[in-house]
Amino acid sequence: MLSVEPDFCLPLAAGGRTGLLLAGAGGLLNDLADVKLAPAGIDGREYSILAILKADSPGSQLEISRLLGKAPALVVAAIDDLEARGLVARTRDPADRRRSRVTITAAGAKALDEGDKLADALVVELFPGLDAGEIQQLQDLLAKGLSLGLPDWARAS
Amino acid sequence: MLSVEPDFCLPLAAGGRTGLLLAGAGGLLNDLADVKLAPAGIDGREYSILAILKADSPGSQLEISRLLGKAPALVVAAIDDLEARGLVARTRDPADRRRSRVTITAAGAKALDEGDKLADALVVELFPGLDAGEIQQLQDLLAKGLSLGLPDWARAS
DNA sequence: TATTGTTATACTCTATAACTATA
DNA sequence: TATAGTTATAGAGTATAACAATA
Repeated sequence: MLSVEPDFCLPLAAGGRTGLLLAGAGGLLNDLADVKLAPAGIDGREYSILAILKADSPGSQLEISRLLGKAPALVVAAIDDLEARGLVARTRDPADRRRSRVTITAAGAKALDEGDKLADALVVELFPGLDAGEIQQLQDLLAKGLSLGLPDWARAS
Repeated sequence: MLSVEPDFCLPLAAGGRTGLLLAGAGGLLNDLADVKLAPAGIDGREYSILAILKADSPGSQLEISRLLGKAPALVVAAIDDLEARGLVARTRDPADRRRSRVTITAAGAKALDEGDKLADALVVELFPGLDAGEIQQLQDLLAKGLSLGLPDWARAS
């Protein structure tokens, strides 16, 4: 009898170690994201940025940088790319002309929607041993356990 | 009333997106691992390698490289370091003198034990919203869902 | 000729540090 | 003087590819 070999796997050592399991799953996800999201026309980082624009309403690019946990220079370059492709728009904040308000365009929202579908499919593919209900359980535990959103003291204005 | 601000957080955008939650949690874990494991005298990658040596009984360095998902050159350098510090030992496989059998020493096993405790503490710290039972639930879901261990066709000999 | 381990090289990614403008 | 954004540089980390030894 022919058994289907798993495409992605983690060492047995991860079995009893929550840290290795999480870091491993996250690493696999990051490695695969760029390829799997390609049909949506965005890479993993751009997907994260679009999602942040929609859900977190950041008041400046610096705030995006903090939410993303990456250096500002990186975000600037990424937003440059997204803007050139019409997925986001930059407008100066009239109240403080140093700040760039970044907003998601209709094209950007469409790319984000496609990205969401592809990302969900990737998660399903990564967890061959879980059914839909268990994946939902996993998501609920993560969302409940982690601190989401920037603390007020780190928010612009 | 003074509230304790969370040390680590993810964008709100991650809330309804399992992929972003997992990638984010894994990323935070990877970023923090080196600092948090320092008291055990090892970094994140060395912790992974020691755990693999104990649990997966790899037959060659190439097999470690596959389990780790990193290039062989990287593993060679890491094992060099670990060997110089007495945490692992290298012996040539008499049956096939091309292969290096890498084994964990007593000192290595001790470092791994300390690393396990520190890694568990880090996970608890990362999930301020979960109690011990919920963290166990999270571990069970991950372990059940992911494919663990190398497929036979990828194993040495 | 194929495989393991090793070494050396090149490249990608990221952070750091200046610099400009606004406040 | 401090902050947002931007640009330019340098360093770390990684993969790729060449090499040596064994099969």
